[in-house]
Amino acid sequence: MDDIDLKILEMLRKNARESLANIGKSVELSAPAIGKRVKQLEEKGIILGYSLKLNHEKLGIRTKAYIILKIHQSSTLKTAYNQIAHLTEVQRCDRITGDDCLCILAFFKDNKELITFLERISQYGVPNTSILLES
Amino acid sequence: MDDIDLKILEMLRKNARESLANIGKSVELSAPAIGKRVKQLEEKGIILGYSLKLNHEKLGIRTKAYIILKIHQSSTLKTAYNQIAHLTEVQRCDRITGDDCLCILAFFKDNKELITFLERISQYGVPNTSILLES
DNA sequence: ATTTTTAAATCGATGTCGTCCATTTGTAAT
DNA sequence: ATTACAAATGGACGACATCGATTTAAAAAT
Repeated sequence: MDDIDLKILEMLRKNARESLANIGKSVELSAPAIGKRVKQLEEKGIILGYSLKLNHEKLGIRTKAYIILKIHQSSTLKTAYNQIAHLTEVQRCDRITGDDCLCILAFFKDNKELITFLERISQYGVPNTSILLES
Repeated sequence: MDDIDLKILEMLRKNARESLANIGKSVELSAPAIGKRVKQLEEKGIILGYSLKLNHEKLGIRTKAYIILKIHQSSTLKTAYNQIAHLTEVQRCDRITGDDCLCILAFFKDNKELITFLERISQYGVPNTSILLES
């Protein structure tokens, strides 16, 4: 990891489909050199993958919510986490300090979907929901 | 927006550097056809860009925190939002329901950086911090 | 100080990829 | 049936990614 690697990451963060040739021009290195560096960044696990920035509203998302889930004594945090983190609506799921809590960020088409979601996760704990108004 | 577009988005979400030719094979369409569809998805603003999934820990991030910022009466939510959302440490910044609050997700190299950040945003409101333990 | 070793870059070659244009196909409307 | 329009195909061409061989450069060892 040197300054050139950082520059590569910065450029790919801005546009993950940027060509290696173009990146090469910016850092004054040949395309194969960039290719090898990127491959190494992947192998080291620094680059985990390449993804999309989407306009969720245009895909029908009308409700986004943070849900703090206070886990029941009867349930374990780990199982709750594993079950919830992979649900399609969930964008982030983090264990946080304080009481045994999960902080869940999830996107929904409508409020009905949100309610269904809340009912589903209620088996693991008590949800406290905040709707996102502006992002 | 049809099923093919959805499939394209799904494939690019998994790997934004996937070649148009490969996507074409999956949906049984030619590469130029995929190229045009992707371009349209960009022009419609559905695809906002292509980005990186990074392992932040391997880049020196040791502290991640959610910070609920209860905005002062003296400060306006809008100015606070605009100032804070663009700080380098900030990953997400959302206005949420309830009191005049911002929910900030931010990453830090160490706790010292977190403290500096909290001091900086204290001019806009009262921060309430939860550290992320597991993601 | 010289040699050896290693990592990393360049160069040239090759196959793949993305994009352009002209043409074709398919669908909906009159 | 004719027209009109949107979208896909196919071929061509320039750009791109990747491979192997070679060169360069810096660090390690003698």
